[in-house]
Amino acid sequence: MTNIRAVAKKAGVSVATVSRALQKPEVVSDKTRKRVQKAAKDVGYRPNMMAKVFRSKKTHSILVLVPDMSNPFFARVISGIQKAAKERGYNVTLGNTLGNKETERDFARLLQTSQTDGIVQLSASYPLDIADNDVANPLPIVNCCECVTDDSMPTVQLDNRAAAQAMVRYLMGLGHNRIGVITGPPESPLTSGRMAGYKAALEEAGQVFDPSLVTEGDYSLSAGEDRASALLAADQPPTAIFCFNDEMAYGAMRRVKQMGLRVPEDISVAGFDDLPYSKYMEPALTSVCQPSAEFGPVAVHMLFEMIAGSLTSDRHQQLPFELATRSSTGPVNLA
Amino acid sequence: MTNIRAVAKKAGVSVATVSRALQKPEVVSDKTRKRVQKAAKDVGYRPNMMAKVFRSKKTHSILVLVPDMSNPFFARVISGIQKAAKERGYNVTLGNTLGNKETERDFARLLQTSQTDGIVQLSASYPLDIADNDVANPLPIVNCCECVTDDSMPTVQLDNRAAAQAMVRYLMGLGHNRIGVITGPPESPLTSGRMAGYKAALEEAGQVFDPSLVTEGDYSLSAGEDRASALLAADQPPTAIFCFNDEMAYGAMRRVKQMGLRVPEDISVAGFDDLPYSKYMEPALTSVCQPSAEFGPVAVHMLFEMIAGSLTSDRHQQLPFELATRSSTGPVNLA
DNA sequence: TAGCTTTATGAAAGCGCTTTCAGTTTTCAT
DNA sequence: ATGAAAACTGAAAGCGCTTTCATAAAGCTA
Repeated sequence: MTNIRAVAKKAGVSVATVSRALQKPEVVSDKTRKRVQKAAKDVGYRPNMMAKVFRSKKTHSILVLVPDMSNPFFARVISGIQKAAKERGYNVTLGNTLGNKETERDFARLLQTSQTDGIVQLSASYPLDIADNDVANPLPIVNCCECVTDDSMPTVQLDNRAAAQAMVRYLMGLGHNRIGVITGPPESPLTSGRMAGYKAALEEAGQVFDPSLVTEGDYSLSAGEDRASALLAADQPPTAIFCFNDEMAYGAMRRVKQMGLRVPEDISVAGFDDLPYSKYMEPALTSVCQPSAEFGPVAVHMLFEMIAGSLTSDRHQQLPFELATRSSTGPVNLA
Repeated sequence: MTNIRAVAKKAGVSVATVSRALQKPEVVSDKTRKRVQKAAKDVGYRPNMMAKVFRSKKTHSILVLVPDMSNPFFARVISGIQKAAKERGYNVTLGNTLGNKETERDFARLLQTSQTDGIVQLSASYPLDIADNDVANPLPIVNCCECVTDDSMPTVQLDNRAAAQAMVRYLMGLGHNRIGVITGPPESPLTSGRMAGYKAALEEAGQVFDPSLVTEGDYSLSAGEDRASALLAADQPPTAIFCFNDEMAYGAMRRVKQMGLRVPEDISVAGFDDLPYSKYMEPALTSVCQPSAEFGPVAVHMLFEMIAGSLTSDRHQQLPFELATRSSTGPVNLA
């Protein structure tokens, strides 16, 4: 183990000087700096970062808490987080919680045991005992993508309500009056946001909300299949199905076709997230496009502000969405 | 900051005793152990893990080096790694290299600066200067999924050659004699393994290898579209296209259909990886199914053996594949 | 009870580094 | 040439914890 002392010895200076020469070169004379650098190279010095971390109380790592990182949407967001973190010399630790609250808490405790400097949270709830969150001096935790509505953490999110509303408006514009929705778990604020948008669109069109058009999924491919069957088995089936994510939409489209119906002639299907695969579905899926690569950098920026001591950006930021209209949606077939 | 000293004071014992009571309870008397535990609780003691890490020289974290974590296949593998790591109390740091060799090296250096205990490498080459790898006492690095053929690291991988061969055999069984392939970058051993399988299948069927049926992709959706056009524009186009991953197959299918050809009646398409979406494509994609969730645990197991000092498992492990035959492949149409 | 081993505890060193403090050298204006 | 300020450097403390070593207490054996 070549440590700082070995370098000091080799260079014939004190360890303090070595430390300075390497950390803040400007306070050391040219001559000794050169000498130290050469000595460091000669002995193959690799600073023990853990000692440094220990000493300086900065781990230079942040934790990403995510319910399921194999979800492509999350994967992209994480990728953006990692990229932004790396640009500032931070590493990213993965906290794949599988939706388990206890696991989440375990991971989040890394913050309290000085193993991470901050947390980007990709699921909905505050990951620690809320009591631990001193309002005046909050733990550096930022929520990303999940529209938490209380003020427990700073957030960066899509305006899920407006996005859902836009999608429903668009479907109505195609003549659809009975629009089914496959939601996510109701406890997710993401679900409620999108649901609110759905209702708002109905209302502004003067339509009444029909609960039989709403069915609850879990954002999985199979839920899409399953819930689509349910919707279509109704007395008065919808003419369009709006799924709260793309994966459920894939499932729904598959089931619709299996039932002998055509997309979009008999029934339109729309999704949310605009995964890269959606364009390759048959028919190509209409979806709400989220700026998945942008969430990370924004969240990381906010997080660093908190780590530095004060969040000066807006506490709640919104990113823009776009409607990607493709061939899975079309004019209602009144036949 | 409630440190160990605070607990010691509260419990009226020495810091040594606190450390022992908490780390190896059996060497401390019942009475004092209880007292210390209570004191720790009372003062809200959170051990500073970084001090511990520093002292014990074990970070309890491993690094995953991956070229692109938003690739669903990798995402699943990483998810498995993380799960296996967590079971042993290890954290996973993300090293998304974007294929950049320099970035990869940067990350890998975390090993040399004691910031991580080991590396699971999901791309093909040894991530550090090979000179750093002392053969007698190798750095704890395990390769996963990418079939490195030299012996620079222990590996866990699929028999890519056999898998590709099986797929080509299957296509031949359907009567296809001109099977096009869309490969990955030739420098990837993964590509060469699969290519070898393709050639082996040709050979065993007594067919000659026709280079005009081979075109190079980069594992992206758009490459699939692009390369499919190229293959089909040939004088004697193939009757089946075998893509070296599913995403290129998605692209290829789309392009084939855009060109007015039917899958599989006019042309069969097959992929590799069996992403969860493949079943939902239209037609559902035939693919080589890799046990994506199993790579991680095996790799982590091997890595821990190396960290512990000696790899006793086989240095090169293979996982089984399966052919998932679906409706994107069918009998050759001789019309 | 003497003399031994075993068990429980504390004092203190030290992991590798940064940083304060004080001391030494250099610079520079006078 | 001189003194004050500036620039540089080294000694040493200390971050929070583990662990060795020594000591004290307790438990045994004969």
